[in-house]
Amino acid sequence: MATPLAAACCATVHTDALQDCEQQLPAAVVDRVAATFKALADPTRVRILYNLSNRELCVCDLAHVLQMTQSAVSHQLGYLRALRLVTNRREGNTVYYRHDDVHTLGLLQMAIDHATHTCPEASTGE
Amino acid sequence: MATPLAAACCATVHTDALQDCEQQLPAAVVDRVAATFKALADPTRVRILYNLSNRELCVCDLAHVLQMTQSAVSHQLGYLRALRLVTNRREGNTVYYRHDDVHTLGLLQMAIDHATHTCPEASTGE
DNA sequence: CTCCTATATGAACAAATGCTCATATATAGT
DNA sequence: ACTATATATGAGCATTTGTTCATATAGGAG
Repeated sequence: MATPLAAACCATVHTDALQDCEQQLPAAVVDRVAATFKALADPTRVRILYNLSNRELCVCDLAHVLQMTQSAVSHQLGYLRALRLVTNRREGNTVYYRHDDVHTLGLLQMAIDHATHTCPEASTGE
Repeated sequence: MATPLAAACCATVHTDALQDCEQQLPAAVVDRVAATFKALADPTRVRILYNLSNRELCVCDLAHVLQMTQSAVSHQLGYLRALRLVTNRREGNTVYYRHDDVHTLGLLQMAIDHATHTCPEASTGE
């Protein structure tokens, strides 16, 4: 079960365990997965995507709903846009954003559902 | 459609859009969701949880598989343990870790599946 | 053209993150 | 008791992150 082997930290390694771990994820996949979750790993971005899941919103509306600076919201929208999680549409002076990634939105709603059913306050808005 | 209103950034707000956004997520839910995703938002933690999804592993094995320092791995395991995403079991000198959160693991595998099917290299190990 | 409004963006800065290094703790063996 | 091994953890540090502030860009109205 435990065999001596040259290892990164200690002398004894479980070879059967390592055999099960021979099939590792490609680094590209790992990085992509981590980047996906990183996009959802911030309260502001969670709230932005949550609000965009209902309907299209302009930057001003989002800033008003989130009670945040236009600049802060715009920076985060730029971040989400670079990851192709949202798209924008310009109409005159205002720019409307909508979500553009069903998969990421699925992960978000999955986590929201679970957190809502686990949290003490389940359905209270705001 | 667009009505003048005291807003966070600009004078014009779409009141019908804001009505749709009246029902906001509780702050506790938002923070919990963001914290959940933050746990998965790092390549090292993704790889740790991925390897623990197959079988139980000790810190040494993980360090060997990930080619990382025992200290680095242990720090991340402590982080995951604090979030109750993994549990540990001591057997003599070695401590075995296993995953302990079906929900988070579901999110992870969902993202891995999607990333794998999207990435150029689909099934190549390592 | 000029002025105003809505959005985007660069610089700066405080806070958080992930690692390394050194050391502490825990268990086993002698 | 002492030593060795496996793991945990605090301090330090470089990098990243999320915001603010100031400013740039883009379009509409006059």
